[in-house]
Amino acid sequence: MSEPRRITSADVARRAGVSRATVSYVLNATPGQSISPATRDRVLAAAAGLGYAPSAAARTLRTGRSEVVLCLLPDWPIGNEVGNLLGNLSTALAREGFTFVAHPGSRQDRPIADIWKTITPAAVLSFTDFSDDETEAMRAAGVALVVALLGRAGRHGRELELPQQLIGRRQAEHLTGAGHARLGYAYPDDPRLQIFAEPRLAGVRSAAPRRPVVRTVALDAAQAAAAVRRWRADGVTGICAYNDEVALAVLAGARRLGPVPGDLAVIGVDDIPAARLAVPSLTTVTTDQRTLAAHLATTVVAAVSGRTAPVLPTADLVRVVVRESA
Amino acid sequence: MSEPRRITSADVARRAGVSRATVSYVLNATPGQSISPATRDRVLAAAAGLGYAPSAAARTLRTGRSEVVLCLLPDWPIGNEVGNLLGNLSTALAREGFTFVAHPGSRQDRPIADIWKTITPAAVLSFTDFSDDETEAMRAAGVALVVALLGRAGRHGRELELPQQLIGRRQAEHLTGAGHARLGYAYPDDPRLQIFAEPRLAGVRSAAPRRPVVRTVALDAAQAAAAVRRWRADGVTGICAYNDEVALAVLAGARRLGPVPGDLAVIGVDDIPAARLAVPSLTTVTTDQRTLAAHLATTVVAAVSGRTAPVLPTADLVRVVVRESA
DNA sequence: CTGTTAGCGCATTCAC
DNA sequence: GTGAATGCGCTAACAG
Repeated sequence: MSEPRRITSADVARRAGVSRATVSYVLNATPGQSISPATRDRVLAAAAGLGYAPSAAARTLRTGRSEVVLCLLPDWPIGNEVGNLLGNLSTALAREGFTFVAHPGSRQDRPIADIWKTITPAAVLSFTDFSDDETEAMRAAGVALVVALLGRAGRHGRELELPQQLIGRRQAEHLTGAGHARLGYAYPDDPRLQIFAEPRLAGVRSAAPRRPVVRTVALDAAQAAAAVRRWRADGVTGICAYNDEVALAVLAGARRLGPVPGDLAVIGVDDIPAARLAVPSLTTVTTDQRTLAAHLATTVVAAVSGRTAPVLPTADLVRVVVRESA
Repeated sequence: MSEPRRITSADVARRAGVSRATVSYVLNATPGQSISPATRDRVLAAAAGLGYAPSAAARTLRTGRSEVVLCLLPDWPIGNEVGNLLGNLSTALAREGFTFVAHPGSRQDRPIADIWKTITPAAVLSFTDFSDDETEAMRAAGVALVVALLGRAGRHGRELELPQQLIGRRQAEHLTGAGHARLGYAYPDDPRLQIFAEPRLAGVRSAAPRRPVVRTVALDAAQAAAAVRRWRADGVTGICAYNDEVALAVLAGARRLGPVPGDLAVIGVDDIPAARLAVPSLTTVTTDQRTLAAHLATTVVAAVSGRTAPVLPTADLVRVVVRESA
């Protein structure tokens, strides 16, 4: 039982009766090469017949770049929506010939350099900022595109910033449209979520008639009740919650103070399954992850191939799902 | 502004005044080579001074295998718990020198061969089964370990089977211990979840005094209400739900028929944030993902290096979180 | 013992 | 259309 030797481009060349260079040109459809259709077909047939697949490692070694797009996941638990986005992104990038992989785990575990050095990706995406040194190092190592989807203002990238703002804006618009003049914002307890919370809050601010009253709400009914009590004292009647879980906490808190929905409207984000099962069922906003993912994919592909990126179509990107809570 | 050339082992060799072979031997601590401490230190110092990092691509090309462990994610939305498991797995494998990456996206998008061929992983993990051809192809291509975490009986792997069974067992034990003689099982609506649901249900069966009454429950209060009505007619008083979301649906359904918890006990799985915020708050079971991930990591490392894998410590792996619903 | 030479793994691409 | 160099690290064989 001998090791079944790998099929290389040399095998294809031999079988097609041409040189390895020709094989490479044909299979990569290299522009500026004149190869007769007959030869082309012979090579293609030989490759197909042998089941040839180029060695990714050799190609990466030679070109200095793989066809992999690496996404560094944040160290906080990713929810269903992010998972959904990654799936759509993977599909969209696959159509463009890229392989999408995600690396979970905090940056504390391991310097991120260790990770991209073992992958040699064409592009690296991250939810949070890179340091200047990191960005520089990746660029130097041949990574074509480095994008922080969210992060400090004034930086390149931040492709998720606008959609996140849109989320807050829609929440505020919905409550304002329902007659709530004084809004509150239920900020998440976990500091790691700040990077998502800030743009969402900014969106709420941009659409609220008056400055919303921000309070941190832990995922705990008793603590949430305290926040609700103070909001009521402030004259707040509508709450935009960071996400559905925080919204459920607000509702749980309100319930401790009396019947719900009562006089307090609450709107969440994500439309998790529990949202429609809650009492009252939760009004929330959802993002069209497929469109967003497609845009992200196009942006990556454009950048890697040196073209300019398109503009994100924001119409209908974020939709309100109206239920009982607001 | 010239391209900052990559630092190679030749640079290190030059700086240390030795051959490239020596550099390789020192840096890899190759056994069976005798190199004087002085030379060793010079090489190490040179490598550190230059900030040398070996080219993963070249190493992969030469050895035929990378230090990457690839996990193929299922096409159904991965929840928080799976995300958590992946994070822990990543951390655990990092300690062993492996880089963990996950590939989201359904197998329909793209043959899985495309994926592992571009990564050349040391091991491939998947939640679902591989076909025999796929397994064979990967083996032939040098993937040291191929594991389906769940799947058809009688196959190798299935490292998650036991923990999943344990989940069901604990649920049943809890309800039985509370005096419920007749149990129901709330099966998920999504057929893609079957692969998790089956071992969980098997666990429930193994611990229930009588055969549990299985009913599919969609994430919808009205449909769940119908299921609850029939369970009641069957004399069922305790429901083991596939997960917390299904459990919330059961509670929502029960609420349509009268006050809850009333006479129906419900226990979920996962302890999602919404579980403690629900009314009544949801009793559920959680898995110690850190322990599980550590075991998985050890198994992978053992297999890749040809050692034998340890046994999963099942004591305390799954814990019941007691709240109001059961 | 210490360390070197030389060839390999595989695809890409320049110069002819 | 082709020959040959190139990217980088590993390792068997071998010389002091």
